[in-house]
Amino acid sequence: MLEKYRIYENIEEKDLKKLLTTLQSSTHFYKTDQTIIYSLGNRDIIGIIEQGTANLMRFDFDGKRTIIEEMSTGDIFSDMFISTNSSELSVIATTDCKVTFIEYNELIRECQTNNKTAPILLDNLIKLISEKLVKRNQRIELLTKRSIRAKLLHYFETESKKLNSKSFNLKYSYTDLADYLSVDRSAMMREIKNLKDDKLITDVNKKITILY
Amino acid sequence: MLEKYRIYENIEEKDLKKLLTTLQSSTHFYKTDQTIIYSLGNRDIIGIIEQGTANLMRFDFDGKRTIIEEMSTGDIFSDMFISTNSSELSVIATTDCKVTFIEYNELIRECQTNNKTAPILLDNLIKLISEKLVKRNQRIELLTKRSIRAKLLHYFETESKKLNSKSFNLKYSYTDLADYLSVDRSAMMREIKNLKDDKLITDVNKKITILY
DNA sequence: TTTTTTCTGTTGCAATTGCAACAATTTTAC
DNA sequence: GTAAAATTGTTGCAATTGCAACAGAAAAAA
Repeated sequence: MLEKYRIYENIEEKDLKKLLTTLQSSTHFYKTDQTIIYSLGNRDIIGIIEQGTANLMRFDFDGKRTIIEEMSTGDIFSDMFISTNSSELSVIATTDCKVTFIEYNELIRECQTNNKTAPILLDNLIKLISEKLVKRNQRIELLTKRSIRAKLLHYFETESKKLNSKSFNLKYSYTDLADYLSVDRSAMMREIKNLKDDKLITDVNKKITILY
Repeated sequence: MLEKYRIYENIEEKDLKKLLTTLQSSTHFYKTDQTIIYSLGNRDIIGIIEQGTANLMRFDFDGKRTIIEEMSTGDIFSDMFISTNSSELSVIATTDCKVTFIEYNELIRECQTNNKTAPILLDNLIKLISEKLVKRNQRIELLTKRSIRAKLLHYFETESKKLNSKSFNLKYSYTDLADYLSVDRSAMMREIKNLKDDKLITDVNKKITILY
């Protein structure tokens, strides 16, 4: 039943089930657009997305929203990774979701009790967090680009590299892409037109092709 | 001799020494402005700053540099947290540094061998990485501000909150601050003047005071 | 199916920003 | 202590960007 997601890599199913029980894990279901409330006052709880997709989003006081991170099956999130005092960060289901929560402190404790499975889960956990850090660095790299054009090109090149193809389908709506790049939507549309006019890209129905 | 930095929290000195030996740790010294080469081909090595300060920096192809992260005694860095294929990220000593390197894989292995100390170090490690993630989120929040004015105010407010005081000394030169905010320096200087003219801040010799 | 909502595409205009260039000052290096 | 390098402070100007405001298309809801 339980699949071998990244977070469960190298763990036997029966060991996993036993460990999840020990860690007092609980599973919850969320509908699309529902806010996943993963913190119930006590901290150091880790959410594992067993099924579905969710976004880590920030809502500014002035109503602006920004997608901080897109997550899918096998990803994790935690209030450990989220500032206590900064502006509102929420994890919001973008499709129906199944989420398992585990107690971080229990996981550490298990590592000290000669449990062979717990360190593997911890290893996977660290690798996933590290990966998040890498992604944030890349996001910062994107955001430090000084013009909309540079941001768009960087984004397109990154997507292109990821798929190892000059063509790819935009996974965002233009509205969301503008949010992601943190620029004005209309200015971004204008710049996309410029890129097309300059024959640097084509954009047919959200299928972008890099022409250089 | 070894102090109880964050990464060594809750670990007895003799246990720590034993663990560091087991983990095949090595210590190196770096002079100010020297690049700390922490990856020697093999990956999954973690650097612990025992003494001094260092910056994680990115150098763009076009010569622009950005400070990604400032680190000081007790901080950690690793190629695990740095993308393999993105642009050049380097850790550069900003004062003379003493750095201890440990093998991550050895640390995980030790957790599986009934070693009581290793899981504590791992716990501290995770907490430090999580903290980095939180900082990156805050950096992203800063960078998503749409104007130089908003970036400056956000930065000033953050520094102010950190010290719990309306006044604080800028720890950056204006040149570096512009890099950090990822804006043009002269435009930033102009905006600082505007903020002063609008009586939102005073700026006496890099001592900023928020007036609202 | 029809209505409502969201998204796309566009434009004029004003404000902001980056760029270039320079002098003055401060800091660092020799 | 002097020379060299880096930082600060400033400005005009051109380019970029955000904002506001639409109309049409597409998607979602009723």
